[in-house]
Amino acid sequence: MKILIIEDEPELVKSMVLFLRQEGYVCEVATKVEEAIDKIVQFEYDCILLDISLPDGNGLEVLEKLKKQNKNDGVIIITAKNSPDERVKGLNLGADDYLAKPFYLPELSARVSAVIRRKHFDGHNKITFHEISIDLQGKSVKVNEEPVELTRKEYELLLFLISNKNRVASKNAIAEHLSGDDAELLDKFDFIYAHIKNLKRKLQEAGGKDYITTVYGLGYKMTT
Amino acid sequence: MKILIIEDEPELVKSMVLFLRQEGYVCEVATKVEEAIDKIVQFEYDCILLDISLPDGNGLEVLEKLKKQNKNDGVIIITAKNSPDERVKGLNLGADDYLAKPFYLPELSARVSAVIRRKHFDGHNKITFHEISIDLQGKSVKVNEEPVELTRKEYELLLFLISNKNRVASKNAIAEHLSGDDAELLDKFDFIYAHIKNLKRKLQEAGGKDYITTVYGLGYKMTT
DNA sequence: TGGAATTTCAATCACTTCTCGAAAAGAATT
DNA sequence: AATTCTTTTCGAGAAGTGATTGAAATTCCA
Repeated sequence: MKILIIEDEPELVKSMVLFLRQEGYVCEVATKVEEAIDKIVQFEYDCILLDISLPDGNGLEVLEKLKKQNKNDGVIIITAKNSPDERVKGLNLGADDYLAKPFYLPELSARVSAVIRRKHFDGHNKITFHEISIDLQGKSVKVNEEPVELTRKEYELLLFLISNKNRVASKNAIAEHLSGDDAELLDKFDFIYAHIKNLKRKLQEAGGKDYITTVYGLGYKMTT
Repeated sequence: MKILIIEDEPELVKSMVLFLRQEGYVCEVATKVEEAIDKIVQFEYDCILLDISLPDGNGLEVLEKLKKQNKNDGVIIITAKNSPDERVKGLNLGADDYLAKPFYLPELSARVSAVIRRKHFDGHNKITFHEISIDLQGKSVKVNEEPVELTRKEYELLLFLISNKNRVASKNAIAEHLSGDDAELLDKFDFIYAHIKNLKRKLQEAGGKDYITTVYGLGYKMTT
């Protein structure tokens, strides 16, 4: 699950990333409106944490843009301005939740998880795909009821492929999704090969089938 | 043992938390329906104290949600509305007990302990997990009938892990659970390593097995 | 205050992730 | 069908991050 943090206070960002990462999320950061818009236009996030007061403008612009694009990433507005006015504005613009600074990190994490759950899974906490079932709460994967041990990256990769099932996920998209902010990685999407390989192997060992098909020259796909 | 208090009167909440904490419970608070639902979906509690009249809706929604999720946390409904009507509704929805405001704190505590007892142990006061058995009354632990001396933190940790069995408990979550309200636990979940280590060692010395598995990068888990 | 419990710290160890090169497989061109 | 070029696979190992451990420092309580 991937989160975009739009916030300019470095210390706060740092602690948020640390905490959320610990909970198993992949985090990306934008510190300016412009940067944020670039990212939301280009990519898709499971949850966006949006600070309203940013150095180069009002965070709500990002939210507007998002809605104009018909993206339905879950949005949690975060701001020190706890005036009802801002709150209403945000929620009217389609934000999913609202959190006032300063906040307690576990509180944030709980809301993130709630938003993601609501957006993606209608109250179910499990995703299934053929014999594969993913418990999003427990962050565990089973094939034919047998647990399969996946690393964090493998888990994220599987989640990404399944949520793009029947579509080809380009290596670029995968790299972008897996690598958070590590810009250097993006060019060299070599490392994906390794993860794909291992994921394929583990799933195959457990289920007998090769669930992931390579689309030559394009990327990878999981077909229903 | 962890209790979720769903109640919006700050004074009342404060006194409940104080009292129950004294009795050895770990308390968490939600003041709104939405917040409460987020919490019950995500975590598991041994007992839920549920006020019916909440600022953003009816507390019974929480109970419905709980039952829909097939969770069997013990629920005690607490409300000023002592009408038979609400009482029946709540109990029909599967609440375990009912308490009218204003109440006497020891009375509350007695009911909590009764609910927990019923829920976990059908009259007995024990939790078991493989060869481990925990006597909640005496706060003592045995492995293969042999007593194991645990410190308070170790005891709470074990309880926490067991009540989240088959799920990964992140270090964040553990830190939060063990340290109550200390907000600044960011970089400081170091101490968990120590407790985990000691708990593992003690259990292993007693039972021969390593009951606690580390999930690299995420946390710890006890698997049935 | 004294002893136990808890937390911090630093060194070491383990696992994951990334890199790289060589080899295999897939398309394209002749 | 053979050749060539591109893309993918695979394995080995380096780099980076997280986990473990023992000991020391601190805090807590009786």
